[in-house]
Amino acid sequence: MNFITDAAAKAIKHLYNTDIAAGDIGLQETRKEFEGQITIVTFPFTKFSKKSPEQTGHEIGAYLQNELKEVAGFNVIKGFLNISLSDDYWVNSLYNEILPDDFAVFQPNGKKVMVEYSSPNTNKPLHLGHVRNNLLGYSVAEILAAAGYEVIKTNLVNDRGIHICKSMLAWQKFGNGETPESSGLKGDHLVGKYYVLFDKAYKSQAAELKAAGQTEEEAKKNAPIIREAQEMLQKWEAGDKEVISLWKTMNAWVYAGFEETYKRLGVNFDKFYYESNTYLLGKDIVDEGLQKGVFFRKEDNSVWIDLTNEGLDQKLILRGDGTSVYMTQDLGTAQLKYDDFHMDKSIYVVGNEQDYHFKVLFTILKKLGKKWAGGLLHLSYGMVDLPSGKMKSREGTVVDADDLMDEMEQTAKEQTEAMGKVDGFTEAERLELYHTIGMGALKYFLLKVDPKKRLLFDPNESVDFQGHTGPFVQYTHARIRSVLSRAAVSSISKTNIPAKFDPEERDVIVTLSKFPEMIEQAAEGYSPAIVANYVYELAKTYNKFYHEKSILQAEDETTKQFRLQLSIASGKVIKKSMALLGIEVPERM
RNA sequence: GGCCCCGUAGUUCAAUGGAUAGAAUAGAAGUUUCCUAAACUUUAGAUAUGGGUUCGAUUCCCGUCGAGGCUACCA
Repeated sequence: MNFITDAAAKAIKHLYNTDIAAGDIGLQETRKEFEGQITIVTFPFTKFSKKSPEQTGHEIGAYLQNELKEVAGFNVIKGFLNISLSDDYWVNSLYNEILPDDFAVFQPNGKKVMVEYSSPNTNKPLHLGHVRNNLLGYSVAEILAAAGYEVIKTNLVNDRGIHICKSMLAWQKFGNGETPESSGLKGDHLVGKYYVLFDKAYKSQAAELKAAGQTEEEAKKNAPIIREAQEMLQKWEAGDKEVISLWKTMNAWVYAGFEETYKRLGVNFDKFYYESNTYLLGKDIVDEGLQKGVFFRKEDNSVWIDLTNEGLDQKLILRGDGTSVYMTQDLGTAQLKYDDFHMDKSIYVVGNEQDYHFKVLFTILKKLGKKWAGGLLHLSYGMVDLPSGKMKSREGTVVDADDLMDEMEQTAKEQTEAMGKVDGFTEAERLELYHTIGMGALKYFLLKVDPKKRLLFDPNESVDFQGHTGPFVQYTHARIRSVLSRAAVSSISKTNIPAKFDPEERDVIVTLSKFPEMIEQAAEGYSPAIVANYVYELAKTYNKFYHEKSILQAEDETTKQFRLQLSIASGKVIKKSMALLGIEVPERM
């Protein structure tokens, strides 16, 4: 649609002798009740046209119609210039944009982007919050790839630290040598079980000490089990053989569990980073910062940066005893990632509770003069809350990812069977279908919401399968497939397509033609929600169209051709956009 | 206290500063001779509040109220 804004800018230059950037001219879809497909709002131009909005619209419209063969006509209502594009234009966009195999895939733009997401802790299984993170990260990576970037998906695994020791210690104490094999539990769930057990034991010990007269703070510090965990962490850092061996064993259990969950979710990674390898990084950056005078040292030898000029606080970079903090490590890891890949952009998919941390991180890197720091972006998303409040792994009040996926598939099974949809299916086909539908419902449910908004999830109300949902879109696609197979057409040749479009169908085609723009827009804003909401609108339009046409004009030859054409186009858009979101589309359901 | 984010139908979500604020669910009433009713049709229902900016504000700015987050020598 750039050609319209370009021409409109020229029109304004020609008519009113005013320079205006084509990008500043807003296009929007014409509302259904008016004639035309594309609308330019002319109110802003009246400042320099010195004419009424209507007259300005007429003048620009006449210019466009005269200059552009694609513009078939226009009408003006108040400050709205509604443009009708020619049938040729729509036919061409069908051939040139939608039917080619590389539909909605942009040429490589030569830029590299890293998307870091998931970033689990190895002391507990994944929960619903991680699911949102994983789906956002994965779909953003796919959207960027479709928009022409070379994408590197990374996962920074938090595999060390006091919380890992807690699970390990509890397993040593209460585990009796339990393994995933002996217990039949998935590895990550087994380890998570001991993390919860630790917390229980810790709480009861702290309560005892408190009853014995200690303050709450003292009790929390002095509980024997937390001391033991701290000792274990020190042993780990010292490379103690026994501790390291236990750590490796339990982490291996967790990784096996994660792999299963990732696979089921349909996400993957190109590169793993482990904090056990990166937690000592960043000290050279501290030296660099001190040398450049960006950081300063306090009397107790700790290192700080003063960001009060940026509206932030003073922030600790290195402890007085020379050990790292979170920030030290992240500074080092950022440098490591850049050295490994030299990417133009790097996106961190991390919850909004860490907004402050990333603001500080990016500011520091810029102050250090890292030229790549400008490409860093925190894709911040809202927490997933339950009606009862925040999820807490320690207290076991979480919606577990594996359980959730089980439930989704179970619901898909029940509803599908109740509708008698799978009578001719083999057992394997059924299972695959339940998985596709269940996961489609879950993914769509999480992705259609603006990432930055907090998301409320009620476990007692199952995720909808009807209405504005993944299964609805999947169903639309399946129905289109069905049309195509009955018509025995797998592709469409130019001669089959009538040159004329009925206005009603044209409305649909207008929508279709916008899809590549949507991808660019989504890539720019890193928002799967844009793609998701769009494809739903499309599916709905198709359904309405299908009902009206099939009932009223089933025998009309022209209409059949339109329908077929529309089916191919919308089936393609739906399939493509679902793929971008990481949602599978079934051939039939 | 300081900083950040968010307040839209009963509920869950939409709306680059543009036309009559859209959907879906839940509610009410209908539609299976049709390429598959996971669908379709009809109906009722919302911008927290007070100012400001402008041709025009859900959107931008300021205040108030409300919810959440951050404000660790945890990660």
